[in-house]
Amino acid sequence: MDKLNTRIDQNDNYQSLTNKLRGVGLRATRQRLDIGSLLFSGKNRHVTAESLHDEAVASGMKISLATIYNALNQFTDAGLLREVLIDPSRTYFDTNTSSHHHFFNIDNGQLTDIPNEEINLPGLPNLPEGQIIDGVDILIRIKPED
Amino acid sequence: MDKLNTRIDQNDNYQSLTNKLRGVGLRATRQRLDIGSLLFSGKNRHVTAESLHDEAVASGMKISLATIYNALNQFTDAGLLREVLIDPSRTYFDTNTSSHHHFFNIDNGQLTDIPNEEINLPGLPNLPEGQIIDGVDILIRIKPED
DNA sequence: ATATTTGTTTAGAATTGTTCTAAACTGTTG
DNA sequence: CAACAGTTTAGAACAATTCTAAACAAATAT
Repeated sequence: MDKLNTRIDQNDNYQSLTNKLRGVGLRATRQRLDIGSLLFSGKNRHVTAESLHDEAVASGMKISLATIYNALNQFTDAGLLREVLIDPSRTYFDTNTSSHHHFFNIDNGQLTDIPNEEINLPGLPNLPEGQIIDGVDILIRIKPED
Repeated sequence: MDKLNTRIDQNDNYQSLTNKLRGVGLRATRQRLDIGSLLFSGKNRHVTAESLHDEAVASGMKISLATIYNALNQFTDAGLLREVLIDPSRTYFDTNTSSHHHFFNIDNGQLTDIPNEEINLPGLPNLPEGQIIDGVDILIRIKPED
């Protein structure tokens, strides 16, 4: 029963995922659907290529690390993901593509979203001549009280 | 004349650099003084290990890339430099260690400081329970108007 | 001054995250 | 269902950074 249910849910997911992928001009391959099912399953997530690969392997998906890298970059180019600057030694991807910022816990490496309305930046600085804003990243590094 | 002058200036620099290094518990080696003379010569700078190594080599200093990496990390640990999050594929160091933020021109890769008083963040978000702020990084990505 | 200790530098190897290559494979279209 | 174009993959390649351990230099004690 459980097995059947899972299969049905997965088909549902894969149906809308297929649309999502086609909508941005990507073929709905098995691998991209698998990755998509991990990433876009409701709640927002922060992943690295490696963390996602581990997860995929753990849940029995057959997919290479190179494909994960490809997919994450393609999804990002297509606007389905956003790249987040946290740690120069690893690239993080955020499923939440709306304008928002991050708490980064330097103690345990955990990354959490700051809802956009919880931060306001009323005094935007004077931009250099002839330049416009492409995006704003605010990273607040936090740690345990003592 | 020029040669002599340069030598005197350099000695002056190296004298105060020596104090600076000793002040943070580092031996004033020739390599660290050379690196320091490039970094702390008045105006604030943004460098990568590689850019600094190129510059050192270009100005005739004999110093290995590994030493540049060591020194940049030691200087950062000692609070003489600040690490800046810009591009996950390269680590940038900023000689301006005071609280401030950055413009990053995505068109040409140029990084400029935003003076602290030009940005204000009055509505700091509610921090997670038991956590305190370690630091705040604001990066404003900019590009040419059209 | 000199010897001894401890910290530093370095070449080169190693590591790590990421991208590339080219051959096999699979969606998609006609 | 044939043909094409896009995709996946293993493994090689690459780039940034760190490690290793031997040579070297600054500090300290003699």
